[in-house]
Amino acid sequence: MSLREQKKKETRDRIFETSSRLFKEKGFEGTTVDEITKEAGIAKGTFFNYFPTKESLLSYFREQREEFIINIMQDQMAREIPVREKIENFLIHVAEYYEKDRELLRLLFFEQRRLLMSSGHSLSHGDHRKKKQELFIGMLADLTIEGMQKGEIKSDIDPKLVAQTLHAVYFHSLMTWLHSEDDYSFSKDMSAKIDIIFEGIGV
Amino acid sequence: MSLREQKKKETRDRIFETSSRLFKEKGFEGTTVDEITKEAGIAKGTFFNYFPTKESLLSYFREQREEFIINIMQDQMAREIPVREKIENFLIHVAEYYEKDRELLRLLFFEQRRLLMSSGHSLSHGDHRKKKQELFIGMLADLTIEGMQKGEIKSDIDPKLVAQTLHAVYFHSLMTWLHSEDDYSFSKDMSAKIDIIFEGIGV
Amino acid sequence: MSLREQKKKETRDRIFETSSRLFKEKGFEGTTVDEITKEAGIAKGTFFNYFPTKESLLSYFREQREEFIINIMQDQMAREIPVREKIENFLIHVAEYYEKDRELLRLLFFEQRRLLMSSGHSLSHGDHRKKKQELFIGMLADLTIEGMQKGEIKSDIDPKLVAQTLHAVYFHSLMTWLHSEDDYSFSKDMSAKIDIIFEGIGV
Amino acid sequence: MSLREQKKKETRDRIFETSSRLFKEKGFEGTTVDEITKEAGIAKGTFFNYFPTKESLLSYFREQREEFIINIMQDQMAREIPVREKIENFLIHVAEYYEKDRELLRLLFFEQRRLLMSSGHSLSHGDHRKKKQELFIGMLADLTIEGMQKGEIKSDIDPKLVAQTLHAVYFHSLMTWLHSEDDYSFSKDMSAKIDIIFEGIGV
DNA sequence: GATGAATGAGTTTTCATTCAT
DNA sequence: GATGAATGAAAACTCATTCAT
Repeated sequence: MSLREQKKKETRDRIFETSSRLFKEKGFEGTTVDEITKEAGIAKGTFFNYFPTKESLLSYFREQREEFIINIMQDQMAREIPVREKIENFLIHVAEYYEKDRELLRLLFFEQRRLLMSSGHSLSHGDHRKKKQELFIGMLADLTIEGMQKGEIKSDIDPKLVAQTLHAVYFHSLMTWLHSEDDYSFSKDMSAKIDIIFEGIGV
Repeated sequence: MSLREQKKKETRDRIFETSSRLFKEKGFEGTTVDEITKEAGIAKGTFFNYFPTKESLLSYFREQREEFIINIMQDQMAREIPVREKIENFLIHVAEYYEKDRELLRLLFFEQRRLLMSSGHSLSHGDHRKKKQELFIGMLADLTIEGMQKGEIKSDIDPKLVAQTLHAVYFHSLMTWLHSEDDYSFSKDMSAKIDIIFEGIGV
Repeated sequence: MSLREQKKKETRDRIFETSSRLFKEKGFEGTTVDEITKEAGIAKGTFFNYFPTKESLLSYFREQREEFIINIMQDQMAREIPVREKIENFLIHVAEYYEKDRELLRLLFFEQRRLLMSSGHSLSHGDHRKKKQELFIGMLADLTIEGMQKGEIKSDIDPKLVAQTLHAVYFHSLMTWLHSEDDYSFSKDMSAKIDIIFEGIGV
Repeated sequence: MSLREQKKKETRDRIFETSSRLFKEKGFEGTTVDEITKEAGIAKGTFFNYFPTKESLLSYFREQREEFIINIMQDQMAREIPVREKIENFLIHVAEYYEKDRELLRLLFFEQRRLLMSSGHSLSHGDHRKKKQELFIGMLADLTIEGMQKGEIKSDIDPKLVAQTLHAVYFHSLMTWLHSEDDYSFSKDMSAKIDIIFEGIGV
């Protein structure tokens, strides 16, 4: 039924949003299923009708985030602008997306490994992370190749190495920002560093 | 005296090594004090005679690691070679040190934030991380300035930005390697990327 | 609903009664939650569904006792008999109530201070004890004033001092009885002493 | 040896005084043997050379206190003054002695029962308490009889009942003072109440 | 007689998950 | 499909006491 489906979605969303909020406030292990259900206004058992385990919430978070990022990537790739701008735009848009939710991102980033470690999922986790990072770097590599073809980037370097270096700068800015308590803009911080990659520091 | 001291050191070391091993195998939370003591062949209480809490083991790990790194830094800075080599040597030596113990490093890196989060040490933790990173980047900045003075590095860039970008590449390589299950050399991976920083990718 | 509620009450009561019994037999600290649940035929976790901590049982005991005493007080005050009888009746009824459960009373009396000391509640504890004793003495003072107005008690003494002296005798009998292992009647013991207060011992 | 004996006594005293202080500050169970020995500047094992168990310290405290009280009693009984003054003096002197060390007294009073309960000494403890209280009341009874013979106290009452009532007032004042956090004089509080006993409250 | 490292039983509390209603 | 009472494994940490040196 449409009505029934409607209600189910509502409940699922309420669980999800309540969890998000509580996880941000108190961390994953610091939040109990009991709290989640109480704040979401449902019975404890109901939680397990929607998510088989507490951990499964994290997978759900991750999926949503990745879907979002891939969309951003594809949007940028389709545009008709210089490659350097594409790259910068892409990285900056991802950064801006992250800026909206630093706490949850911290959680996902730092919690994931430990959680998956203890459940013996290490294989699928490694696979997953690698796949995700490869996707990210792969797209940067594609842009790099595009840049080489258009004469915007030196063509005597391995494009993958370039992509990795760009990712390094993005990733470093991200990590520094996640670890910091200061309230500065992650996306702006990253921009200046990308310039160095393009210009080089050697004389 | 000497005999007692001897035995004490032995016990402490046995606890430390057993912990290291078990943490690598099963993670910090996945390892119980009970297991550690059983494997170390001591009584449970004895553990707490040496380390006031289970967590205090992590501090001990960290201290040891940091001490080691600072020594490496200083050694490199004193040498009489081109700055680019100094930078590369320094980063590569740190990388080589890390290569010896990937699992434990993973643990320390990913576990730290959550642990300190829950103990309310967030301030001192932030302070600590920042101090450590600032030290690392500070030394890279010093080398950069030295390079500018010797005409080995472009002098129209902010040395701190350069240092951060170098650190980004080092850090990215480290993180990628920590996340990866593959058995490749972190130090070699990093080298090529540092070249890109020196040469730039723009035409 | 009714069935569930029923069962819940039964469980709560079973925990409470088992605790009472074990506390009387072995003291508060001498009784473990494990024992309580085992004897009550429930799982250990279930205990904490009903009482948040082991200590909270003591509060529960205390509340029940105080409620009971206040009722006794009010009953006696409303009667139309000589004040001396009211006072004696009131104290005797309280005494009789206590006689039913000497062991638990001992526990509550001697355990309380130490427990609250360690939980840092000293303020609220002092407040609580004082309030309770003031209530008790306050009612005795009211009766004394009533007796003065009716010409049954000398009116040149401070009623509060009288009330305190009466309370002293009640309290002394109670404490002596609590400390004693003999099986005598606390209420009767007290009666004779109250007479002395009324008659005086000077010639 | 005199020197050896000297040192032994010193160590015993240091343990005793350190214990006193710590017990006052943190309670009996809140103080560990480790703390005591550390503050006393001796090794942990040494403690057990002087006191067979931690609990045995309490017995030692109690013995010292009782010895002191008995001396006070006997001093007062020998004087040539009205009986009423003797009684008041005696009680007031005991009160003054207690005033010097409220915290430790609290400890001894509230801790004793529980501790002895758990060690199965209940018999000897009951015996002991009774003996002590009987001694106290017995001396008050002796003074009462003396008063009756000298025509200072009504002779148609049971002297033991009189003694108990006096003890009640003393004891009540003591208990109220022990439970209170206020800094008033226990001995003065008691005086006024003894007057009521001598005068009576009936018209 | 002093030392202090080793012992290990003992305790409270937490919480994800299950399942009868 | 919702409920929430029951479950019980799990885990860190304490501390009086012992005993080899």
